[in-house]
Amino acid sequence: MTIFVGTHVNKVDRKGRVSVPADFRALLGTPANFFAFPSFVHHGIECLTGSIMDSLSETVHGLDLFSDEQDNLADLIFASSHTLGIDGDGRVVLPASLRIHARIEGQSAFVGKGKTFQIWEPLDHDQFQTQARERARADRLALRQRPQGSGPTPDAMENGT
Amino acid sequence: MTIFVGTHVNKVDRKGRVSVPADFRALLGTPANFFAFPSFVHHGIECLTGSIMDSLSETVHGLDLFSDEQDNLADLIFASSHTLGIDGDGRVVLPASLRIHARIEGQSAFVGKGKTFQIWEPLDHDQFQTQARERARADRLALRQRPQGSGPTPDAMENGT
DNA sequence: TTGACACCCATGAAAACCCATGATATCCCA
DNA sequence: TGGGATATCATGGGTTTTCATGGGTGTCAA
Repeated sequence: MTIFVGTHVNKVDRKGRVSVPADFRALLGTPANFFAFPSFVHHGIECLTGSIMDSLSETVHGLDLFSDEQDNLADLIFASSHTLGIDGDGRVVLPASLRIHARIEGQSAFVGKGKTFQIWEPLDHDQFQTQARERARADRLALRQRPQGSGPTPDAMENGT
Repeated sequence: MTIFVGTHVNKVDRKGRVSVPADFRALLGTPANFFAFPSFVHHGIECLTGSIMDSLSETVHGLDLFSDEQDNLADLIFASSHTLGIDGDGRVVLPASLRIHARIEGQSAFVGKGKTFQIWEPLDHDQFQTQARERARADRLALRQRPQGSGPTPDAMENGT
């Protein structure tokens, strides 16, 4: 497998630890860790592999050094990120700031997004997914009325199994 | 790990010492030290590794020797830089001029910026990040109205929609 | 002599590590 | 194909190590 798929709900214990789904762990290699930061647009936590984060840093540093644009972007992405290390039992500790952003308490949902994944409070994610499905349906209807219905149909949202 | 991430708030003791986050220390190698100078545009302190400082000096010396631009930049960066050495316990002493520039008193925030990092007074940085978020939101709207959103938008932000 | 600075050590809290257990899924062989 | 054996996985708890932080001591120079 090469991409993150599926939605896996796991418990968060009193130490703040959660098991990372075995499927996901297999994709993260060794040493197993990833980067996590609060989404700018919803209550999920964005999770990126090291290689994606590296290429992101290359992109950002390609901008003018000390420019406003570079400084802003770097702050939003890197300053709010956490390096989450997976322990010998396949778990990570969710830092308090991320847990608060995502309103996570007893449970968390690991949501595959292809090359990345997200962590949600399960009910929040259900709600988000329902809305996404409604939006997708509306978009499809709009697309069907065009001469060519070959637009970017949002099939990626269907993998929440 | 290869990049500086996260925001770590540490205490500044009465001797002016601060612990450099362990994550950051690991990236700085041995002997552990880095270069620090006041930002031109805000109240943060720019911190660069030796190798980044080297490449920066290459860039600056690529400009016309004795030009105003070269003279200004060299002064801003090199003349105001300090070499901060990390002691055996992982701490540095913040020079008074830097502390004054950043208005740092009891606490300081080490802010990961990818290949570099910054040191801030924690509340100042919170404010900066909030503004950065607002600017990013405005820029996103601007980008969406272009024919192709081909700017350097970090795609990680997009998949939550 | 008095700061400034580099070392050295002590300590409490938090994170990483180790082991145990029950449940589920997978495999294997009759 | 059924059912027992085995492996995988999520989860709980205890223990050790790391880390941030406070304070002390010695050294060098103004």
